[in-house]
Amino acid sequence: MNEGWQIPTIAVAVDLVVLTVRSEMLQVLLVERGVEPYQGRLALPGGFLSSEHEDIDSAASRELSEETGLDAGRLHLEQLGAYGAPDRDPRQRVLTVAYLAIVPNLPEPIAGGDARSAQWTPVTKLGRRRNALAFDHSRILADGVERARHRMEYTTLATAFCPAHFTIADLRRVYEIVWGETLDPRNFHRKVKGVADFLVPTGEMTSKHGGRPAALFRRGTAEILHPAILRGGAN
Amino acid sequence: MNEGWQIPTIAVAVDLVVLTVRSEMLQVLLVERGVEPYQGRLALPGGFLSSEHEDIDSAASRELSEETGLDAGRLHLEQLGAYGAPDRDPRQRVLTVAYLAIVPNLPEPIAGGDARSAQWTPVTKLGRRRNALAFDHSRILADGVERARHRMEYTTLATAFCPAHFTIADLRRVYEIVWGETLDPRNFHRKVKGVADFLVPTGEMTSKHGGRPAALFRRGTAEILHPAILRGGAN
DNA sequence: CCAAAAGTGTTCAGACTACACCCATGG
DNA sequence: CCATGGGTGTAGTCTGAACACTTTTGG
Repeated sequence: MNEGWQIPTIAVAVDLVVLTVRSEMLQVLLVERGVEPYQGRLALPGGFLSSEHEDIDSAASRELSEETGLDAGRLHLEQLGAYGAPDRDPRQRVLTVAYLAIVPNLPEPIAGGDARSAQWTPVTKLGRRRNALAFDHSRILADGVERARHRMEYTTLATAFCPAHFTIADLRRVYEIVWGETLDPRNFHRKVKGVADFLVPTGEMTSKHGGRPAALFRRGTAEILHPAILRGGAN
Repeated sequence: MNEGWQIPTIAVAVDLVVLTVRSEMLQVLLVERGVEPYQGRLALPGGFLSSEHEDIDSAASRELSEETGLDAGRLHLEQLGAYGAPDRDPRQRVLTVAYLAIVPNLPEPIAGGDARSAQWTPVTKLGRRRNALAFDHSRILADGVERARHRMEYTTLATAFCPAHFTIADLRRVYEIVWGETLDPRNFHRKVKGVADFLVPTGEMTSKHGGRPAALFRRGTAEILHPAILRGGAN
């Protein structure tokens, strides 16, 4: 490190891939850009650090709260990585640190903190077009979705999509929708109940649907799934 | 994004977790710091972006070439993530993007590009002490090691530790040393030969050791292991 | 011939799949 | 009483762990 020369400094931003399951689809929270560049285009929510001293994790947590109106401390939030191509922002050099957030199905309107209108958009609607979103956000979104799909195989991440109390069928639908596969309800049921500390029965029952009432569960203390629930080849 | 205010800019660095297997141990490339802060302490190799316009991936690749003297294009190099705690560098705010590099056992001296003396150090020697390295580099190293261990389960990353031609026993020793487990040689042999496009026989044989000569292989085109080689419970 | 390492075959236990079957509700 | 979804049982198959055994070298 030749400390004698001038160290270049660049702007640092934080962007969020906020995923949820709504209307039987995997959806992502997007905002419409109000200013150039990419004015009018959809983009991931995010922003620059609010001060020279703000921690990047804190900035992500703050943005998540602002956009969803929820307490970020209770939601799943993990870093995806840094995206630092020199030309990714035409104005000036901006390095962004992307985060993946998983939230349960929210009441409906997001009611963002600032004027931007945040909206849920099905991931499949965006297709695989590389320029569906502003900047390199299509790439970041793809990385986030793949991370979520992968994590669900061997961690309890899927429960982050569910409300506090949920049925095993709810959990299975999360897997099916995020993975885009159908799973055998019977085998899935047995499998998740066999994983220690994954699900804790609340004792309550649902009565909504036309069938037999289902038992309600809440997340257990487990973080790692043993054995894993693997994609490809129905479970 | 309220673009009307002053956007804070901060210095961006790149740090490398360069791992190899030497002398039957997992070792990491470290440099001794010549200047404050942490003068005389061991740290991960790395440095600031060389210019305002250098890509972060290119910067990592450049640092790797400088430190190892090898063509980074042939080595495994992947991003670990961004580390941006505001107080991680006492001088000024520095956000670092950490990269994981896996290299085969090198001839011996590293012969770094600049004056710093790079040296291989067994990861176990550093223990789990949080302050064995300068800055937050102990944490970054731990994350890098865990990433490497995890990737070896379901990708062909282990071959990156091996020279161009290697035996199945060489590959198994990589797994054993990185994971700190012993694997059954017979089952391991059958398992890796069963994965399509993982290993390509060269037709050559070794004759070094006291036992039966082993066939030599080189990496195949596969990147993903199907089925995976899982830790915990001997294979 | 013996030690050592490579490589193959076989057995047993546990996990996954597929599907038959029963349970509990609403209409 | 039938449709719908929840939940359990079970047989066949597949995978992985353990280990006996053969092969091929060096000393």
